[in-house]
Amino acid sequence: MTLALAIDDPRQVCPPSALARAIEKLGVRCRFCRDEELYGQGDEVDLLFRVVRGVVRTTRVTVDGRRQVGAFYYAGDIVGLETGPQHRFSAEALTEAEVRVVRRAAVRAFAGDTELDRAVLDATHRELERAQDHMLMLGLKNAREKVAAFLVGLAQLGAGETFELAMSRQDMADYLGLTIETVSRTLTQLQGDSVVEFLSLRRFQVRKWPALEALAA
Amino acid sequence: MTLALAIDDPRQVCPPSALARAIEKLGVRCRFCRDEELYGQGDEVDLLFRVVRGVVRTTRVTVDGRRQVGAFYYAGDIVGLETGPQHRFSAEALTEAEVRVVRRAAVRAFAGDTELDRAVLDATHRELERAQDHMLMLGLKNAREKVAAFLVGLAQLGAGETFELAMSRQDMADYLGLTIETVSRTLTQLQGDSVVEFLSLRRFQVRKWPALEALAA
DNA sequence: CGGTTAATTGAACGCATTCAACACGAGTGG
DNA sequence: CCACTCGTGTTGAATGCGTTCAATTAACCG
Repeated sequence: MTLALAIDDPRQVCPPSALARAIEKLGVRCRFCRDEELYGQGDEVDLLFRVVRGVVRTTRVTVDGRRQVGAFYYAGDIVGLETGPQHRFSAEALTEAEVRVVRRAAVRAFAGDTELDRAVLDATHRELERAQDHMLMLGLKNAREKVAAFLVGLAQLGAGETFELAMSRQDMADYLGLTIETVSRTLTQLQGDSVVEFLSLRRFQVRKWPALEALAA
Repeated sequence: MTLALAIDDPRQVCPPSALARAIEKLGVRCRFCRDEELYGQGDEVDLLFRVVRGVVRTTRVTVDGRRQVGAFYYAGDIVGLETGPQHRFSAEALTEAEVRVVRRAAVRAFAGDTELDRAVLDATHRELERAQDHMLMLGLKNAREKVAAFLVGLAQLGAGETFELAMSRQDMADYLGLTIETVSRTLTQLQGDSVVEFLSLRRFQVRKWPALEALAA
């Protein structure tokens, strides 16, 4: 069963949780195309998703148009764990994506199932940890450090020599709390210092791991 | 019973949760003096706290000395809900404070108690929401907006005409992702625009609510 | 191929930081 | 009662990082 999980979770961070299994069992397979919304901010909280293939991002836009990307979700990740009656972020497919969808009510029907409750709590805890890390990044790091940390994060998701950027520069910028120009400049700068090398716009490899990780710290 | 809660929770946001009641029943009353640690970052996660009186802050410091304040906790709030085997933030009493402490194991002994599980999940969700709001603030707002939002938050905690700043300028700065000088300058600026007025260093009142809330948005 | 969007680069600006000096208040002791 | 000190907060001037606005280049797709 760890094998089955490893297939759709390249990072293998998530143990085969009861929640994942419940979604697998109760949920429906569903496909979203690029930029399609899983749910919008303000929507009633009703569904729970598990990414099977592709990437999902959560975003929040303010009245005056500023946008913050909350997180990126990859195969195996759970999306839609927000609290409250309505979503505070929206979720969109970054790439074409395949997900498992389940109604919260269906999960709730298993309330009392200690293992499942525990799994939901664990998933929520992971989400909290994610938000806290993001918070630290936004509060403490400068542009170089933000971008470096982001690349390290991407590299940890992937395997092999080269790594993929599933998201646009704009998504990166909105995630990091920078402008697209600053992201771009920082990337060329890192490349100029031979810390990383871009093989194409969306694919890179790391030339100097120690330097990159020192920056990301 | 709502009355009993209202007494030690000025905001009255928390319903009388099963978790709060469990801590009340199982926990020991405990006093901390100013700047004393409830727990340190890296400490084993073992205890759960509920603030009875005073204010608690969580902080994280990086190897190179940068500090981020995670949140401020007031009467009625639960502290120590982090996941993982060890704390990623430390918690200190901001003022002299009184808290209820309970071992996590004691709470866990009630696993299966659906109501309690639910309450822990709710509290964790609130914590997540807090972190997400903080994230948005750090990523999207400029100095004026950050400070304004912070003052609005403080005002919502209090009642009456004047509100108290329990924390130092440094704490504010580290919470907002600014320097102490910028916080100070912004406060004088807001005062110059007659948006707020400081009666003393740690006490203020709002002169123009619409202006303040427009900034905080 | 053009046509369109995404990304990079350049130059000028501005906000927040940095470093330094000064003000204020509380506590202490002459 | 005043002088002194120490911690905390405010103010000033200069710097710099990231933004803004504009122009250019590169990638993508019919």
